[in-house]
Amino acid sequence: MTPQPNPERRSERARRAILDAVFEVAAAKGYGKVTIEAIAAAAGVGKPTIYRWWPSKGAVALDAVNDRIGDSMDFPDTGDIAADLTAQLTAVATMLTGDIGTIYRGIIAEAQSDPGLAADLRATMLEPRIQRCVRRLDAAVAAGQLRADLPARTMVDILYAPVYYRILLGAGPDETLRSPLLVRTVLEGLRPAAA
Amino acid sequence: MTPQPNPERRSERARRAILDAVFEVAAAKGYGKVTIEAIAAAAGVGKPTIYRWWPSKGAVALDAVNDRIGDSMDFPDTGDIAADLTAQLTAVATMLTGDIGTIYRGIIAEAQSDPGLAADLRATMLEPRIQRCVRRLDAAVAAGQLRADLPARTMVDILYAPVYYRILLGAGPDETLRSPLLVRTVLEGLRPAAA
Amino acid sequence: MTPQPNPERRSERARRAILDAVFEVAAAKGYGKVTIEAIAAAAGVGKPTIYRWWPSKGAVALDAVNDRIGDSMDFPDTGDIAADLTAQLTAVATMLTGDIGTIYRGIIAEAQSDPGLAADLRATMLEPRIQRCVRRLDAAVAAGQLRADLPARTMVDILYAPVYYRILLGAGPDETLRSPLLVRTVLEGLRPAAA
Amino acid sequence: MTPQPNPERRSERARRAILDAVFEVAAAKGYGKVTIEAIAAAAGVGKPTIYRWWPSKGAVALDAVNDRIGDSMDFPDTGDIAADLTAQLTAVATMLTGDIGTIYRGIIAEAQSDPGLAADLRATMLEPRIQRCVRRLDAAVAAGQLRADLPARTMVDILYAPVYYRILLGAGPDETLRSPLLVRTVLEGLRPAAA
DNA sequence: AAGTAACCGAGACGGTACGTCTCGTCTTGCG
DNA sequence: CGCAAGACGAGACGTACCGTCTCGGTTACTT
Repeated sequence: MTPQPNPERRSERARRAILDAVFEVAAAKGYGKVTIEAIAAAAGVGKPTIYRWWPSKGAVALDAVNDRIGDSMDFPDTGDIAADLTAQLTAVATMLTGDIGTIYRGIIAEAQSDPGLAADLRATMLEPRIQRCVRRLDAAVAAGQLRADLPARTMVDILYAPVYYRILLGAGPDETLRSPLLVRTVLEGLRPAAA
Repeated sequence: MTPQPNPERRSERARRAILDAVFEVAAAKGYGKVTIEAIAAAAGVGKPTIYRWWPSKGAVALDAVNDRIGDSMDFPDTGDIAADLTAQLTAVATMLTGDIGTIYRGIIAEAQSDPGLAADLRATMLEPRIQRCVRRLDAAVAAGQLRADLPARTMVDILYAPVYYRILLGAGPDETLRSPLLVRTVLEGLRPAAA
Repeated sequence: MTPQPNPERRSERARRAILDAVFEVAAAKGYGKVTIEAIAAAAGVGKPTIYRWWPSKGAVALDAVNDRIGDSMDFPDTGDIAADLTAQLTAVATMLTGDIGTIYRGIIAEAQSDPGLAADLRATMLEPRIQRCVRRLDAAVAAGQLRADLPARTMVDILYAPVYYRILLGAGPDETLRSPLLVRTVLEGLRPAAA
Repeated sequence: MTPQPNPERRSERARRAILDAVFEVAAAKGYGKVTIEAIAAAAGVGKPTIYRWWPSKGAVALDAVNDRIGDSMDFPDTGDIAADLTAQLTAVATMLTGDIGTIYRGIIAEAQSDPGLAADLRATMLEPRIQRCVRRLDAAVAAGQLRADLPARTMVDILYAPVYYRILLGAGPDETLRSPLLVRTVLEGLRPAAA
């Protein structure tokens, strides 16, 4: 994140091996066993190589998750805001229920006592996706599908919050399937006043 | 939580000192420095005394928070569901911004990789409060203030999720002050169809 | 050497296992592979247990050697100073050629850059044996077998120095067998002026 | 020592800088801080350049010491063997008490667990000086100043051993000043039988 | 009232992972 | 191709806590 060493000389091989090892170890032993030592061992890499480029385990995991997700979570725009949101939120909920979710929850947990990681989490993971959602919502507002008297960011919060709430505090995956109902309900509060 | 030793012989003095020490250490050094050793040292207690009565640091912290909150977070019922919810959610958000919140976030973090703690968290912290909220919402439904075609628990989720979302992922405390707006907006989606 | 923790609660089992492990590892892999980690692993002991009672690897090794030697290197007194010195020096040279010697040389090497260890080495290993030798030489001086105008400590230096010289810088064990000749020669310079 | 690369293309500038850097680092931080990395940094040289031409830190240090000493420690021959030996041994003891001695002791220490370095040490440092001393002693024997029934090498051992003994195991530099007394005493044992 | 059981404080123990240090090798331009 | 520079795989360092395990000592029931 804040590399003092020369990034041009960085070994791509090592970087890949480290990011992949995060998933390998998490899948094999659970996120609780994801330690810097375990990552280094699984990646066939020395510990200093990890510490050279990342400040903490959470930062590595965050990069690993970002790398794995890539641009795959792009926002759909079919013109139907309800359908698009349902699709997107379902996709997010599904992702957070699998391997990625296990690691992602660990990152959020670690960020509770690591302000730097929390900032990185918001900057690299949340903010870009929030921005894309904001753009989609703005389009919907312009199309008269959503009320205009509410900041788009607030709408995003209301929409995404239940997904995180259930991932972090919920009992099990079955509940996350109610996303469509949630979206529909929340949208009722977001529809234009005239509707 | 599952004490083999005889609870009748338990030292109340030690229990109090331990629960208080959680806050003392968290306030002095941050939750990251709250370790069993630090708690024992601050409480003037041996480590086995802690392990005798609690299975993990998170369990101690959870008891400490529950002990500190007590019944102070009871749900108001003025007849005006919007006012009651706003009051309650603001109270929760305020609490989660102070010392208690620091520890509470740590407990949630720890629960991500400790299913037992997660269960305790839900059973002793969330569920009772959800139940009280559900009762209040049921009354509001009966009074025709809220739509009846949605399970009360789902409404609770939608209402509380943004608070947790901001506490766990938000940028800062200022944002949490928007709770009233959130409640109003969400309630729009929860009003009776006829309204 | 300077134990902060309470020595009364010390585990004799662990102490024994650690001292024995030094020899075990040194015999199996050579003194170069004697690390704190290797000692801990071979002794079935945690690293902190070693660091709790010893300040460095060399200090552990010194204790191990002292423990192994015990009082076995006592000085003989048959009345014949030449025979006694030859016997003693041969015994020392023999000991320093075996397992103990391997470790002992390592300790001396480590002491070159660790003044504390050097002091311990002199205080626990060299000085007591020098004192015993001094006492024997004083008796020989009193018996008129050695010149009286030379401090006994200087005689000790002259007698022992070649043994260490060969152990630390010599080519091989065969040379150390010349001790009797050395003693005889050196003694020529130590005989009473009248002789 | 065993250079695979072409010695003709070797950079004399780098060689000089490396040998000087050994003393520079040792003087500034002590021999304990003399690492290959520190030498390379102080010399403004890449680590591989050192590894290309020397097998270990000790080998570099040995070359540095040999380079520094040069031929300055030549053996005097005034005809008076006692005076010559005293002069020479005092010179050696003095040298081993200064900067060179610090490094030299480190080399001896390292040689305890590095047979190759030990061999180099003997071949390049000890043996030539022993040979010169042997020649001087042989001359003294021929002149009837020393007994003839003892190999000159053994005499060398007896004479030099105390110096090394004190450097490597002694308490402090003050003791090394007694060299003249030592030499005189030892010589008593080396004088011709007829004397 | 004495005996005894169990909790208490204290802290040493066998471990795991930490983050750092140095090693000796490998890789990459520059001259 | 030797060089300066420095990233790399490896692994030991000394530290922090973990959770377990003795230890006396001090209550607080039992008989």
